[in-house]
Amino acid sequence: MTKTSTTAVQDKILQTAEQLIYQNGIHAMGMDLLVRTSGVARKSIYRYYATKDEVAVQALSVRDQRWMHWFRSETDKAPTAQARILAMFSVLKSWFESEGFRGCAFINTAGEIGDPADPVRKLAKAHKQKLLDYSLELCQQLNVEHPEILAKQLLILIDGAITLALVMGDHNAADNAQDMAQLLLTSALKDPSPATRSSPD
Amino acid sequence: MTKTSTTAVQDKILQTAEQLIYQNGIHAMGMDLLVRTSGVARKSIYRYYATKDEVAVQALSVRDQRWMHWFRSETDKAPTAQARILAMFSVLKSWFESEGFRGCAFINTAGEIGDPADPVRKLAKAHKQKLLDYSLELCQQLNVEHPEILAKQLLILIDGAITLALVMGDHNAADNAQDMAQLLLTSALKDPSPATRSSPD
DNA sequence: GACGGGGTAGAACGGTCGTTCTACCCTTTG
DNA sequence: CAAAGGGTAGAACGACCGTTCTACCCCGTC
Repeated sequence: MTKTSTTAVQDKILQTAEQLIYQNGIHAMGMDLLVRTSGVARKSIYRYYATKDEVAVQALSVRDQRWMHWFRSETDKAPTAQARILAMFSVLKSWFESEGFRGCAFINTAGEIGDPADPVRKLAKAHKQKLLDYSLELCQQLNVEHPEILAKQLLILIDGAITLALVMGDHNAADNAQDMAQLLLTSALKDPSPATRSSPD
Repeated sequence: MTKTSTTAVQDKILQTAEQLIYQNGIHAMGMDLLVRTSGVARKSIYRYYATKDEVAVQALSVRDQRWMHWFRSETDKAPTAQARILAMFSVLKSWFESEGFRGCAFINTAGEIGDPADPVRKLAKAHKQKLLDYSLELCQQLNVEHPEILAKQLLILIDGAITLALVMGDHNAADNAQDMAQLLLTSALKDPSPATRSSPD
């Protein structure tokens, strides 16, 4: 959709930028470091991107698409909607345990950038919205009364687990979140009117 | 405990630094800006703190203590342990709606600083541990089988709600988290062996 | 009343930042 | 063969970074 065709040099730039940003944050990605790490000349970078912030936005955009595709394709391996909802947390756990895990790049940048109107902040919000949409997509396949509420609750569990995995280094947070998801499901599927308030937004 | 007596000038430095860090992140707090905003002379800052990082650590330490005290005292207003657990999320919601809310300063810095051995990262971990301890303290007053598991699940709900409030600007996430907490409580109090796995750590 | 400590104001250092520029190299193509 | 475009290497710019330094002020205390 937004996927514009990129040359090999652009790929190298964005790939390196993404890694640098993910490991140490946006501020830590200096142009000097990007040049040295990517092996791409300064002038080539500025040929495609007018400014450093533009590089950052594009790099994070690439990550957004790649991560979402990975997450969906992994969880979609489960047979049923209910199984997929629970599978999300198994997938998260394997992510937590993967090498170089540094939390969610978008939560991180949201913490780093104060201005909510910053392009990078908007990207972060859009990323979480995609995740919420996917969660809702799964919930709507279930016979529950308020799929939107359930979807948002699952997103809270996801982000809570990610945060604990980053800050405390607790990979098992994925299991604890999965248990809560299971409880949510049994409650919502059994009970015709569960103990969740319907907010009028 | 760790509370060392501070002069009025030190208070001014740390208070200003804390605010600058909270609003725009650690990297955005320049010494120049700190001098200009606090009204304290450069030399006075370096009299008490050897380096900028030391200022940051001290400022965040102050915030840690102040926030924890505020959170505890607010939730402790509720009469029973169960009510206090639920009250945590009402307190969170009032925080989300307060002016200048910028998420959890410690989650933010954990996202900003890559090195887990950095003093500021250790502070973030310690902060969440305090919150977990408090949660456990409340859970232990309940007649549940695995208070540690419940406590950690509550922490996931707390951090998930904070993250959604920051990234999506969704203050109602506190309500959704509270509903889940209620469900956890009724499940844990009713059921002698709930659907939570006991991890052997 | 001299002294010293804690304070302010601000210049100055070396380093790094994002950005621009010059100079050269290859490869394609008319 | 000449021209042009995409690439590399790296110097250079002004701005800002954290840090140090000088110079002066104020105010208690021997």
